[in-house]
Amino acid sequence: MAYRHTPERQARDRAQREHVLQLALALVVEGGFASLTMQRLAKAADMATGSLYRHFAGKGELAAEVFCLASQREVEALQEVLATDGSALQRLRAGIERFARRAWDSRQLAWALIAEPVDPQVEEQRLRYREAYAELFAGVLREGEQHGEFRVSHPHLVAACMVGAISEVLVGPLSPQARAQRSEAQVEDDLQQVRSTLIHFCLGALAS
Amino acid sequence: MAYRHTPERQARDRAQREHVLQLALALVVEGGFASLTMQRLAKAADMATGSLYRHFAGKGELAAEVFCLASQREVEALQEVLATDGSALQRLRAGIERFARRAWDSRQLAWALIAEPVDPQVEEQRLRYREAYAELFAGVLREGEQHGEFRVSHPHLVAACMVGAISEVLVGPLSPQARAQRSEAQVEDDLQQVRSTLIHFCLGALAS
DNA sequence: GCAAGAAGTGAATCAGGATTCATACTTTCA
DNA sequence: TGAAAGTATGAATCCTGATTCACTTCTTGC
Repeated sequence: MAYRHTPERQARDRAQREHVLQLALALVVEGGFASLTMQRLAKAADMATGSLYRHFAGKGELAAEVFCLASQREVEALQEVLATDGSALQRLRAGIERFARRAWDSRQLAWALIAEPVDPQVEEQRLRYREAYAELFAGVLREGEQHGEFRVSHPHLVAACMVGAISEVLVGPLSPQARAQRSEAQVEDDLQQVRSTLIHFCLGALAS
Repeated sequence: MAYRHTPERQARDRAQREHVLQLALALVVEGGFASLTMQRLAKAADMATGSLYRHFAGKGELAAEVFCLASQREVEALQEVLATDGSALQRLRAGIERFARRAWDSRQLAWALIAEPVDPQVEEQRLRYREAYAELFAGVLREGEQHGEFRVSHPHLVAACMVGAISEVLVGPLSPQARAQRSEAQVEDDLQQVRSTLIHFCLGALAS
């Protein structure tokens, strides 16, 4: 009879897990999933590689959690703008702009979330979250339809189109190669063009 | 004074290389890039793994070539419909339909080309080809604009949006998981919905 | 037919990370 | 304080394929 799981220890454990997760996220923000290795993470957290396994069953689970952590924020940011007052069209517009803006402002992370080659467990989360973004847009599309703002026959598919269009138009400029070639000033210009194109393209079909 | 590179030998070499490439493509068509390994390919080609290296500098180069081989076909198919007579709008419509149809008809391959996690050398080609599809659409967009059919401020970006929308709306249903869950009949229905949604979505903005 | 030079072979090796585990250290509590 | 039980360590091991290379087998041109 010795050493029970005291509340303090449990709390410390949870805190440490959280801490590790944050550090892992920092690595991904910095260099994408490619730079998230167990050794590097352990070093960053100043612990032994083996200790990581007390908190996570394996690399895949860890990476998937990091992905979710980052994506959840994006979902929430999107949710926030989509839930404001205003017509469905206005809100969609604001949503698209927010999405693009956020991606543009943390390009390495956006690229990691949208397009970096990742292992299957992470890819699975990617699909889930793309679905989640689409569902948010779909919700607003349905509302707009109910209020007679426009007609959409398959909100869910239209929403997927939106997510695809947004991602694709961002991926080119976001990719590490592309980023290496353009100046900061050009990049800001690019965003403006991308933004207005996206708005026209995604919402144009609804107007008609 | 012995063993020169006779024309016959060179021809045989080229033929063998071509043959290996086709077998590699077959593996990818069958099970995606994940199932393209040097050992498996060697076995399929009935040769030693080492011999593959006489034709290809390494796995990456080989995989990239396979990707190009498959993608080139798609580009050509798209080019073909986009080059027919008719208004730009009609041709765009036909292009989108062809793209979706082809993807639907060889789902494993389409998924491998569009969304499967692949190594960097292949990812690079992926970007190039997405660019190529976009350029084809952009060409037609410019023609339509010249003929006064519609206005587009950034044909290249709009084209990227189209490619993104098409890919995304296909990726969901194309992914191995999704495919495992739906019947053949459902799948044909899905295609119809996807197709009409894509047409509306991609061309709707142009009409206005 | 034969020697020189290619091409083919495939088991062994390498590479790069994830994962394990014997060992050492901490915490708990009677 | 000390025994019991948990936690931390990190070098060693494993894993999965790609890649190599010493050796064998063909081709060619005389």
